[in-house]
Amino acid sequence: MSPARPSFANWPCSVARTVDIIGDAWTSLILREAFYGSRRFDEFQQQLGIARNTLTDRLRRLVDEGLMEKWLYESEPPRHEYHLTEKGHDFFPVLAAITRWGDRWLAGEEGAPVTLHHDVCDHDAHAEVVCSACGEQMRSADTSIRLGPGYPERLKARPDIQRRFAGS
Amino acid sequence: MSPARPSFANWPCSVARTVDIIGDAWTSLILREAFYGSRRFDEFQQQLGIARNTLTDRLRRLVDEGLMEKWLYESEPPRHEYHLTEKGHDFFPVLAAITRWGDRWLAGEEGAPVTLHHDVCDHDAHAEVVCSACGEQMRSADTSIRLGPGYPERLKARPDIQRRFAGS
DNA sequence: CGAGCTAAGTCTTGTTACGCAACCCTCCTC
DNA sequence: GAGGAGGGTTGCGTAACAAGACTTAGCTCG
Repeated sequence: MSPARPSFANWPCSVARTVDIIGDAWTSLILREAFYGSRRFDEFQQQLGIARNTLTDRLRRLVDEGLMEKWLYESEPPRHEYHLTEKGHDFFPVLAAITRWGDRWLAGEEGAPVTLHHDVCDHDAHAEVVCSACGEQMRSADTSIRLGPGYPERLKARPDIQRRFAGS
Repeated sequence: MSPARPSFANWPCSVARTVDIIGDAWTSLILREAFYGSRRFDEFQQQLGIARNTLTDRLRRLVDEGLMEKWLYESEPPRHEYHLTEKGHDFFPVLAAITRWGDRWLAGEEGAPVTLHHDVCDHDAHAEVVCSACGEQMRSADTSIRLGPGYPERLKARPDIQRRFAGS
């Protein structure tokens, strides 16, 4: 009937909406490659070992969603480069947070395979996720959720929703 | 021949290793639900509208990977609750970073559907990803990558790898 | 002048992962 | 003894995915 996963794009949840775009195995890795400096189709393909048709599909989606732009750098024959947009560049903190989690929980005794260097302060460092108000680390235990301005009116009355946001 | 996506679990990259676990549409949403307080199978199922067999599969994977634990809270008949482990709780910053990106780039004019409240400082706030050394925001343009202690020796000699890490 | 190479895909084919709905089992309550 | 909650499993169909061959168009080497 509808074997394809339903779209999350209109859910009242930024996690769902984001996952709707990057919620597959390859897309995050393509973005990582882009942050590493890859620009060309074959470069992505060789570095990741992704099937070419899958790469075509993912790049098209990233372009459609505005995270990347396709630049023509030569017209006869047409040759393209894929560049991150501002929206795409702004995804870096997410990958940095993922890297931090993976370094901590999935690296063996050898330690992290790759480390980050913050050029501004010239230190090897890792990403930390902090509260924008006080700068302290944001942990789940210290954080609660509240209804935002964009929450749909018609859902607010539902008892399960009420319960969910009761902690305000 | 091998239509299934290859495993990223042994790639020398924490993003790849993490995506190997959570790199599908549902897993991140299940974790979000867990942070919202869901514990039971039917609770996850109803809140997300996920197919039951898919949920079974994802919960099993999360348990196998150590992000959740299955607790027996009643033995006749057996009833279970799924609880986040420390490893699972530590994933919250990733979801907070994703939420921040989604709030900024995917919310309409109405604004974010859900806002975070940091109970420690008692402010509505959002997540910020900062450098662990200097506390400044971590942007892709200010950050470079270096070989970490866990990077496999045999790969270091490859010219494409050398080029990738040349910026140190 | 033809062979081969590069870039960026497209096409074909086959398998598998995923979603849906229906069903199952056990205990509990009315 | 009917119905409901809890926690799944089974069967079925579709669509996502991977592999690899093919395409087009120009350039280069001999």
